[in-house]
Amino acid sequence: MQYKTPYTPPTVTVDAVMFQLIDNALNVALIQRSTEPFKGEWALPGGYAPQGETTLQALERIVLHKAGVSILNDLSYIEQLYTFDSVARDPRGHAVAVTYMGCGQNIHPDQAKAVVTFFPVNNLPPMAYDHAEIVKYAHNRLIAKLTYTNAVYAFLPQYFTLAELQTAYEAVFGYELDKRNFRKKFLSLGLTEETDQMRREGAHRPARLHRFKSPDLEVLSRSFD
Amino acid sequence: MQYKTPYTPPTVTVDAVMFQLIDNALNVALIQRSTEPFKGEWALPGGYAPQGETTLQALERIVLHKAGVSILNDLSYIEQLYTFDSVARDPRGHAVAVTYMGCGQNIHPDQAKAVVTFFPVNNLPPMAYDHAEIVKYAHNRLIAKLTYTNAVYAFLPQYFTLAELQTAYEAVFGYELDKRNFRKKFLSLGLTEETDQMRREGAHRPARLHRFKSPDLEVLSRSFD
DNA sequence: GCAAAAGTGTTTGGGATACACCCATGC
DNA sequence: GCATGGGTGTATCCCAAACACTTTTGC
Repeated sequence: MQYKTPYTPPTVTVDAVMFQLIDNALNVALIQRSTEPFKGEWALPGGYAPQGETTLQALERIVLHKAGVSILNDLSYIEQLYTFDSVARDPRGHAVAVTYMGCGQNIHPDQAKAVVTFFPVNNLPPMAYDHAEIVKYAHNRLIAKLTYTNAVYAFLPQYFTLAELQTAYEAVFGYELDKRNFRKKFLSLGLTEETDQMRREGAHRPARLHRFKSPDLEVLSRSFD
Repeated sequence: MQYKTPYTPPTVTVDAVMFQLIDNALNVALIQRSTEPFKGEWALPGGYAPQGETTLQALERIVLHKAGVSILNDLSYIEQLYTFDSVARDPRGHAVAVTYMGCGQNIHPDQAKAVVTFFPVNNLPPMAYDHAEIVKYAHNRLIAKLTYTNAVYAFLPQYFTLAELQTAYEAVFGYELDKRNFRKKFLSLGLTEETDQMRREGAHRPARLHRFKSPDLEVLSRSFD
C-alpha cells in the first residue's frame, strides 16, 4: 500500500476468558504470573500470537502449554470477544490483544504447569494489565449470549436438572428467577427434552434429568429475560 | 513469556465498513484498489496498523488519507466489529485485520484521492480479500444494533420525519414494517420529541419533523422487532 | 377534484409477571 | 413426622400483530 517507510507491526497477543460454574457461582480461570512484568499477579492465560497461526490456534497451543487446558476440547463454547489495543496496556510495549471467551463444565487446569485457579467473578483478585476490564467485558457478553441464545448448554453436563439449569442462569445474570415462570418459559422454547432418568440425592424428592435436543448454538425465537 | 525463539508478529491491518443510506437503501463505501494484489477490484478502505497507534487511530489516519473521510468526525457511530485472522486471507502473507463498522448520514469521500463509491448492500461488486464476508458480518451486526439500541440516529439528520425513520429501519432490516405499529412502538420508547417544524415537499400533506432527545447510544428498554 | 404521502385506533392473542401450595424422598 | 428440595397452575397486564380510512397539500 502506501507505506514506504519500514512497517513495524505491534505485538499481537491472545488471551482466554474461561468461565465455569463452581458451587453455583460463575468463576473465571486465572493464572499467577511467574515472570515480570506483573510477576506474582493474577492474569488471564495467554501469550504471543505469531505469524502463520490464527489467533485461535495460537491460543489453543498457549493455554494448553501454560495451563494444561485445551480450549477446543475442554470448552463447550468459545467465541472471539474483542481486540484490546491501547498503546499503554503492556509496559513492555504496544501489544494488541485478541481475546476469546469460552465456557465449560469440566475444566481441570494442570497445576503442575502453573498456578491456575478459578475465581468467582464477584470476588476477583487484583489483576495484571487491563485484564480486569477484559473479564468484565466478557461477563457482559456472556449475559447477552445467555439471553438471546441457548449458550447455557456450555455450563451443563449432558444430563441436568431444571434446578441446575436455573442456577446456571442465575449465576451468570447475578439475580434470582422465579421457578415457575422460568420452567414454563424455558420448556416452551422446546430446546430440551425430558429423559426417563432421575437424580436422587439427599432427603428429598428426586429430580428429573433433562437434556438438550441439539448440541449447537442457536438464536432463541424469544429472547430470555 | 516463554518464546525464546525470535517472535515475529503477523501484519496488523485495519478496515472500515462505512454504512450510509442512499435513495432509501443501505450502502457501503468501497474503494477501488490501485495496486496489487487485487488491483482494480473493490475493497474496504483500510491499511496497515503500526506499533504505537491504536487500531482506531490508525484507521482514522488511513481512511482520511485514502478516501478523504474522517471516521471520527464524519460518522455518527462507530464500533469495533471483529478481528479476521485466517492465515491465507492476504496473499502477501499473514495479516490480522481489526475491523470497524460505522454509520453516517453525510459522508462525502474525496474522489480526488481515490475511486470511492457507495454500493447498495444488496448489489455489491466482487470484492478483494475476504471483504465480502466482512461486509456481511457488519450488516448482521448492524441489524442487531438497530434492534436493541437507538443506533438508527446515526443514519438520520438532526431533524427527520417518522417516514424517514421507518425507512432507515426498513433499509437495514431488509423488509417492510407496518406504519401504524412502527410509530406506536417507536414513539412509546420516548427517545424522540416532536418539533414545531414541518417539512413540505411535493403535492401532499407536510410531515412533522422530530429529533432525538439524546445524542448518545442507549440500550432500548424493549428491543425493536 | 385528484394524486400522493402523512397521520391516526381498535381488536385480538400470546407471553410476561406475580404468586403459594403439594409431592417424593431420607432420616 | 419432619426437613428438604422438586414440581405444579391461574389471573392479570401489557405488548405485538393485523388491519383501512381520513387529512393535508400541490397541481
